[in-house]
Amino acid sequence: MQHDELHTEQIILEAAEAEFLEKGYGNTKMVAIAKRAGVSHSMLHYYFKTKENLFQTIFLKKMQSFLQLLEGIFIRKLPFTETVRFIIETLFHFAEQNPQLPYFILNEILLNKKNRTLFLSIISPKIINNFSRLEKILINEIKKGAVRPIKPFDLMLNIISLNIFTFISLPVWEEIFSLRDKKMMKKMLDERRESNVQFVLNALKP
Amino acid sequence: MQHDELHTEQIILEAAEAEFLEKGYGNTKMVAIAKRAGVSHSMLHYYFKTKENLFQTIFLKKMQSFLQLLEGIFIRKLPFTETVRFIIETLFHFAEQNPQLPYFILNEILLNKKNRTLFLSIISPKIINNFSRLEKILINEIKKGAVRPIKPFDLMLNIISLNIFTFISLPVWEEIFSLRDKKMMKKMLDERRESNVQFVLNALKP
DNA sequence: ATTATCTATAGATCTATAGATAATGC
DNA sequence: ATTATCTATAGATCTATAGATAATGC
Repeated sequence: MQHDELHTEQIILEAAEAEFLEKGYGNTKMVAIAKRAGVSHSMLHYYFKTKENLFQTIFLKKMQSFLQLLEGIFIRKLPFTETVRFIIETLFHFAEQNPQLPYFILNEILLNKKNRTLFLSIISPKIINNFSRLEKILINEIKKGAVRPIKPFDLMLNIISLNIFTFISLPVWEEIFSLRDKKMMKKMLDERRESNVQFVLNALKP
Repeated sequence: MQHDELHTEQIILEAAEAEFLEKGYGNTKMVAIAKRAGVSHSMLHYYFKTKENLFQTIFLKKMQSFLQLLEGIFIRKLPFTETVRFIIETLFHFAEQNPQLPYFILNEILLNKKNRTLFLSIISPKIINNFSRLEKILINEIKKGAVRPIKPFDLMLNIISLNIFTFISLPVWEEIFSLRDKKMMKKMLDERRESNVQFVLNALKP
C-alpha cells in the first residue's frame, strides 16, 4: 500500500482545497473533505494532524500563487500607459484563472487576525519595493502633465477594486443574467476587462 | 418579570447582530450571542426558536436598511454629473455608517444560495426601475457627446466596486497604516470619497 | 394563570485518536 | 518492521428542549 501515499495525500489536498475555497475555514468539515476525497477521515489526520494544519497548507499554497502574480505584475519596463494596462490585464487574467481565490483570501484574512498578519507579513515586502517604483513613475507622469494628479495608493486601490470585486460578485451576476453558458461568460469577462482598462486610462487623463 | 420582555428580546437582537456581522452565520455560536447579551442561551430559543430564525431576523433587517439606501440613491433629479456624484457620495456615506454591512451581506449571499435568491428577489424590483432611468440619462449624455461611451452596467458596477471594496478591505488598511485614530480614519475616508468621485467623473469625460 | 428566566441535559455534529488489519520491504 | 488504511469511539462543542422556579396580573 505504500505506493499510494503520494496519491492519497494529493487527493486529500485537492478535496480540501475545493472545500475550503467554496465554504471557508469555519464552514468546512473534515468529514466532508474526506467524503469528497473518497477516503476515511482519519486519513486527513494521518497526513496533516489537524484541520488547522491542513488549512495552513492550502492557505500558504494559495498565497504562493498570489505572490507569483505580484512578481509578474511589476516586472515589465513599459511606458506608463502600457504599464497600467499590463497591471490591469494581468490582475484580471489571474482572477479569471482563479475565480474563487480573491474571495477566499479576503474572507480568511478578514475573519482571522492571525491569517491577516501572516498574509501581510508575506505580501508587504514584495509590495513595498514594486509599489514605490510605480509611485515614482506616476509622480513623474503627473509632473510632466501627462496624467491627472492622483495619489498612488488611490490608483492602486482603484485598480484592485475594479478587477477583484468583479470576480467576488460574479456568482451574483451569474444568477441575475443566467450566465450558465461558458461562452457567454467568457465574452462578458473579455468585455469587462477591456472596459476596466479604458475606464482607468480615461480616469487618468489630465 | 413581564416588563423585561421587550428589553431582553432587544438585547438579544443587538448581541446577535454584532456577532453575525463580525463572524458570519457559520462562525457565530448561539452560546456566544447569549454570553454577549448576558442572558441564558435558552432565552434565544425562547424568543426566536432557532438559530436560522434569529439570523433571518437580522438579515432581513439589514436588507431593509440596504433597500432604504436604494430608495434614496436615485430620487433626486439632478444634472448627470451631479447625479453621479450624488450616487457615489450616498453609497460611500452609507458604507461609512455601516462599515460591516457590505461584507456581511456579500458573505451571506455568496455562501448561501437561499440567501442569494432572497436578496435578489427583494432587491431586483427596486433596482430595475431606477436603473433603467439612469440608463436612459446616460445614453442621452453619450449621444450628446458629453460622456464617453460606456455600458450602463459597467458604470454601475464600477461605482459599486470602488466604494464597496474600500470598506470591505478596510480592516487590511487599518492594519497596514495603523489607523487606530478615529480622526485619521475620518480624514482618510473623506479623501477617499472625493478621490472616487473625481476618478469616476474623469473616467466619463469624452 | 401566565410569562420570563435559569439549570440541566438530550441529541447531533465535529475533531481527533486508538487500535486492528492488510500490504509492502527487508 | 514499517506504512497505509479502516472502524470504532472518545471528547468537545453546539443547537435545542424539558422542567423547575420566580415574578407579575387577575
